[in-house]
Amino acid sequence: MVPDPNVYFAKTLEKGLIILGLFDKDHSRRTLSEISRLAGINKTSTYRLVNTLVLLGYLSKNARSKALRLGPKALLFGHTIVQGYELLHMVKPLIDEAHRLCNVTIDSTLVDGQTLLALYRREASSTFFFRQPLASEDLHARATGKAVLSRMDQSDLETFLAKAPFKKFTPNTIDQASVLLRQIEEDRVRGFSINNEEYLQGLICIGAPLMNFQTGKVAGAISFDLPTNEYTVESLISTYAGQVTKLANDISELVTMNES
Amino acid sequence: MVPDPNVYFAKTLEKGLIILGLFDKDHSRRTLSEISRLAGINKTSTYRLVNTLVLLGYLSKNARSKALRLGPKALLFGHTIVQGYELLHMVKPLIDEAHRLCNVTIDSTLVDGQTLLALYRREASSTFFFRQPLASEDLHARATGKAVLSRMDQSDLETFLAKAPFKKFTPNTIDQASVLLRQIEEDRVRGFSINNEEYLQGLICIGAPLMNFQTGKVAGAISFDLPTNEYTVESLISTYAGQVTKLANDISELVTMNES
DNA sequence: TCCATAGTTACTATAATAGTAACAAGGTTA
DNA sequence: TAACCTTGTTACTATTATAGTAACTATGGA
Repeated sequence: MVPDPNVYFAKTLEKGLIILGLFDKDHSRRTLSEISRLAGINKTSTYRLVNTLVLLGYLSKNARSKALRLGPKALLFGHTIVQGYELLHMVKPLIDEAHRLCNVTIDSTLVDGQTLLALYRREASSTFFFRQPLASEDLHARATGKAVLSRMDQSDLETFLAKAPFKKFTPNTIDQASVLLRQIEEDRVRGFSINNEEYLQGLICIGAPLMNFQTGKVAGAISFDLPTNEYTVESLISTYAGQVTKLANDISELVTMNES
Repeated sequence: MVPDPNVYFAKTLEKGLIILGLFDKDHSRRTLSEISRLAGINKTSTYRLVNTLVLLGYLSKNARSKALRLGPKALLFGHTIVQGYELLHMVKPLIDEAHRLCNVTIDSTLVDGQTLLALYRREASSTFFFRQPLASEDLHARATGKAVLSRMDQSDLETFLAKAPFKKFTPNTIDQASVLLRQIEEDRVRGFSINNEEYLQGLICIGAPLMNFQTGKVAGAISFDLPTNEYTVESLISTYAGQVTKLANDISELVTMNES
């Protein structure tokens, strides 16, 4: 018999996590009212939750302005959690090794619903820095995104297309479903995807999907990112296609093992 | 009037965070009973909390074995929180720049009570990898630790000495309070500390404290880490003492600004 | 097959939370 | 300066959620 779904769900915990998650790169300081409004929690309850987080050290409150920000405990907590993600430690040595051999920036992402989550990234010292998103729904504009789409099942793909805003990042960004579909069909066949300055000017990438071999479902993707002044689409493919797909295959085995 | 301290504290949230924090690098999989035992929460409550985390995606449960591990949401959450730590973004460019100029591994830590918390670390590609702790109480054996101790106030220092186990990592590790005290007194005067293979064989470090200039309290420390086959204590000091203290000073200004 | 252990569900007294309302503290505008 | 916001804090309960006991199921070893 299935129990009342409310009995084994702690709403207070959910709310607390929502509040903590409100602090990110672009919002390192927040006020109580702001939190209350954004989280949709009444002011007193927000006060209690925030107060709890302050007492525990996850948040710190400026005595005068009352402004809230993440505390040292949150920093440790975040680090600990990321390090506790098992797959990260399985994937890291493979990517590090490939990075050493190829000296390119390598990015790995996991798919969670319609979202790409950053898993591990190793930057080539030469590559210029760009701000990489931790979570992205712009699958149409990234090599990893297109790699994932190329192995998505029909229904998920339709869901994606129905909601996809096709946000335009550069002149090269694909903004039509028909073009995208044609491309990912090609990617599916050849096993890798290309991002030719579609996300950021000057950046050309080659991606390959990560598969769970047991379930046959796509689990994420990796990409090699390079500067356009050193590579063309053709030279990128001839140089790296073999290595990306090889690495993706190796990582896929880990993913499969990990998820079973 | 001060309110009943229990009224504005959400215990459920505290427990949920304790549970999430149980997953770290060395414990990526846990069972319900294990969690219940470690967190000191009765089994049914643990079940409710864990179930909540599973439903929210912070944990994932293996359908067969029931083993729990962190879910994708937790990875994103951890990343988001770390990135949301304001000081990190203020400190990062300074350390990156110093790293570029000196081509050394630079480590930065914050002090939280008697514990050093990893803030940001930039590795020189040449340095051999060693597993850096996210949180450490072994202040006696690290350059950053001794830098912090050299600026701690008397009472905190006594607290530290009273509890310090003086764990021995290498033959060089200081294991006597008297030796440590003499050294940090010297460090206080000259403004930097040295770790001569006291934590790890083959690793020599020079550290400097981070101060909050407004309160006069020590806020953390930085260190430059180098291989012993390239440096002696003398050459390390003559090459880097100026630069570590300079960088520590610059970062201290940020810390001061940030904490006011 | 039996036993031990881990996980799940039912149940309910008790404790915790939600939400209203009132108040205090700053800051802003007139 | 006064009036008026807005934000944060506290008091007060009705209501709800949680803790904890106990029973049950599932699973994997002896």
